Amino acid sequence: MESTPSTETTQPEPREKVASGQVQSVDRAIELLELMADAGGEAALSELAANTGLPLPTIHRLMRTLLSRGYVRQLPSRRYTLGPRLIRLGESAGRQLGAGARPYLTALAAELGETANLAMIDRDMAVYVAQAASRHSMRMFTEVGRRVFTHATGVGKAVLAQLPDATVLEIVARVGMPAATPQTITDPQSLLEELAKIRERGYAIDDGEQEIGVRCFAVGVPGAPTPTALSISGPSARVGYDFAETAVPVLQRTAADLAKELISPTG
Amino acid sequence: MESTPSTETTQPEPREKVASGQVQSVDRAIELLELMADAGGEAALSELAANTGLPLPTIHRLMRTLLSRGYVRQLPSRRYTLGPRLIRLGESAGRQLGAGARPYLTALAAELGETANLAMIDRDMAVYVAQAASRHSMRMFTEVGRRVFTHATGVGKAVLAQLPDATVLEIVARVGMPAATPQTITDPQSLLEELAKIRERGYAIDDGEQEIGVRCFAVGVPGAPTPTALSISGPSARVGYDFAETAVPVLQRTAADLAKELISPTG
DNA sequence: ATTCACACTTCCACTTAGTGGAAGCATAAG
DNA sequence: CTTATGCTTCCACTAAGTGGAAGTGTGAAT
Repeated sequence: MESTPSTETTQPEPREKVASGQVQSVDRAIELLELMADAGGEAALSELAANTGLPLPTIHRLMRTLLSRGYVRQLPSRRYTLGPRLIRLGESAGRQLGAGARPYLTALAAELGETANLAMIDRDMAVYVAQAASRHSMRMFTEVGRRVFTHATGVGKAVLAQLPDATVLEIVARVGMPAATPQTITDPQSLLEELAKIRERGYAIDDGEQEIGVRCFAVGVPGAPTPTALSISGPSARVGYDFAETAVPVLQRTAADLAKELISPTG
Repeated sequence: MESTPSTETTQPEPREKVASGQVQSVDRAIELLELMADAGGEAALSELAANTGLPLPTIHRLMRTLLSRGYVRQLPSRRYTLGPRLIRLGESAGRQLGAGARPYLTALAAELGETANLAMIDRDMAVYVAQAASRHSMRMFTEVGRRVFTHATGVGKAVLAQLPDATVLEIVARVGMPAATPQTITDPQSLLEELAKIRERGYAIDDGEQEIGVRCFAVGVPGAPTPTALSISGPSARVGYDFAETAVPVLQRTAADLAKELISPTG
């Protein structure tokens, strides 16, 4: 940790250091992959160098390792793109996350007659990891794998409600709070108040905040390894506030069952 | 593998070494991710140790790094699963691979009236990276992201035809040649002969080798960064051998256009 | 056609960052 | 409560990784 000679007033350049007990080169490799994803899946070596501040040879060596494993490809122009092997990995991850959940969502959708969704937080956004459409759903309002802002969705707010306020503020500071509809909460203070209400009443409401005409009730999945939430959503016409009275207890029961499943998966 | 005691004659323990100029710890981290994917997305630390032969502390340190980046999660049981961050990465990779291709596939499907597919090799299997369904296709015979054996599909054989025979033999040695239908080629020698024919005539035929009643014509995409193939497929009733006369030139022209696109993507 | 400039790749001496044996903790089983 | 099992931390050693400098290829400009 701090082998500081101390006498030197300035700390010896902490920079953006990797937390101790971790592997620097692996962390750097991951940073490169993330950068490429941010850049739309493609980047030149020198661009990566500019964005990381790492010397070219270091990046080149890391990229060669990723290349040999199929995690990146190299175009004849020498630019790099994310490689095909990542598809499999991502699918496996998605399957893993949604695996045990699907039966619960299907049962939930069948019982309540509306679409059930499971989402978890990934750094600053919520990702849908599983879904069961209701029989009479005209169209999907979302798909597995889609990422949504936390402040503007039922699952998002239900997830945030499980986090300390400080963490919530960090998240919205990083990604902002764009309005998806006129109903979207767009300032941090209102969001914190809303989260307090959610914690009190035990469930979140999204009333056209993500998409006009779509209402959604969501609850947290307690004790999930990654903060996770379960929701039921549908057109406001069918999904009224009286619907919540039926839906919320079922949601909460299912969330509790899901929690057990997620903690010790059937395998 | 073979930890031969032998005499001093053996080379000084090359073991399964990482090719020089690469980063050991990154390679190991990737190996861990791949192992987890193989194991269905979940594994205990000790299982990983057993499968890699690496000491526990080493694995633990690598996993901690992956954990802090969201590439793995840890269950309360302390077992590890692939993490949500991989979903995004996989999607970005898939989008990247299929991005420029979709317009070409759509045009192809429109012109020929059957489903167009683009697949590339990922180590031992072919992965579908883009697809355009024909208007009157009743159902999908495949989906983007699906992995198929190379020896039993049109795209697979068209990809193999771009590789040296030695590489082809390595692949089938690793994954075998299971029969999907009675038509599937199931021995290496016949496969090599088939590939020779494909190289000569310039396109591959899959006549019910993957699924009974489905015929498919496929061509390689020359000069793609990763060996890639383009195919058109449909029910044998509609996709006859006379159809090939129309389809193959169009396929080849599209493959050439695609090659340019893949080499210098539209930013 | 030849030169220049830029970007990627290879080389190699230095040393930091990674390694792994051994000890320390939890948690689950007996 | 005791033992067993499996995860986590510690730390001295050194192999593995790093990055400055030199080399190579590619594409643009003259």
